[in-house]
Amino acid sequence: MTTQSHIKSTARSLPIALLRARETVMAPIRDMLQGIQITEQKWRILRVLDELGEVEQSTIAHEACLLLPSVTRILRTMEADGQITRRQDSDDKRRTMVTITDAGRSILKENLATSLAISSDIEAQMGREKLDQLLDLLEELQAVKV
Amino acid sequence: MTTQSHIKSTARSLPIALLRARETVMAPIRDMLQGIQITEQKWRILRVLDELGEVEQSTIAHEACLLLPSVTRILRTMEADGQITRRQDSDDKRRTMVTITDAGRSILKENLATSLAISSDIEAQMGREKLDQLLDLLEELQAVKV
DNA sequence: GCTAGAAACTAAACATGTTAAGTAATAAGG
DNA sequence: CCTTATTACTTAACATGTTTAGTTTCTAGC
Repeated sequence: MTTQSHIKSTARSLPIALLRARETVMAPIRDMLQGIQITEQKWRILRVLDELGEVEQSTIAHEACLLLPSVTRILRTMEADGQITRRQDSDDKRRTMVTITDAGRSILKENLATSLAISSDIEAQMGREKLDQLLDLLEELQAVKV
Repeated sequence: MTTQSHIKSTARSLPIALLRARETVMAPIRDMLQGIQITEQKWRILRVLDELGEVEQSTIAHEACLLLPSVTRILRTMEADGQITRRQDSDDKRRTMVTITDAGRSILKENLATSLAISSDIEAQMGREKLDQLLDLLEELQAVKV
């Protein structure tokens, strides 16, 4: 007898289901990003910066779902590539404030159509109602304290 | 005007919602695994091997949602640590067949109770019905072709 | 004001993710 | 048969994930 008869099978395992679902959703987005030499993480950072304006790195980490050490590293190359700028906050010198540049915004703008098309495609296949239901459930799951 | 007024905000973005939900679910599992010096990926591989018996590496990659190069690397250390064994298939010499060892099974067995407790906790907070609904929707999303 | 603690970030080490390229074995076509 | 394509896997290079430890700056309590 295998141990698995006691553990929930991977087929209905929540962590793996979430991972697989994400792979499905990300596949076309990765295709899009690969064409413009940018990673999924950088894409998320650009979107957060465009959405929130100038923010500190911790906020980026939280909003883009990254760890601070990753943010430090990624921003270093993004700054070198001219997609963002950084400056020390004068009130609290521990803080580094980050802003998106025009070059960064261009990347968003140039891929806006493709990005929307991918979302629409998924929505068309799943249905708006089910998609909203899924987002609600995911939000609820995030709120679970473990 | 920011670009974001055109793109769906990250707050209701499916990729990020999936990522955040996964972080929530994995947090306690990572805590459990850190105590026994094993990674999340190795845990998934052990579970797949326990569930399916002797399989080839491609199957592990597919079932555990990993890429083949990652599997190659991870199995190398798992073999060195005595958690799995590998042998070349005699019929098709391209294939490498992988088996879980007793030591590998022990890891599963020793963490079975904790693993179940975590699942139960999430189920208790979300409710069985909603959890099933979520798993159904995730399965449906995986089936979407993009 | 001083000091202990916390917060924001950085650095480093190791594991994994991801892509591209390469090898060996098999399958498919002609 | 023989060539070509495909499959299963490996290697390498670079990016990110993850943990631990360290630095600087701020905050709270005394």
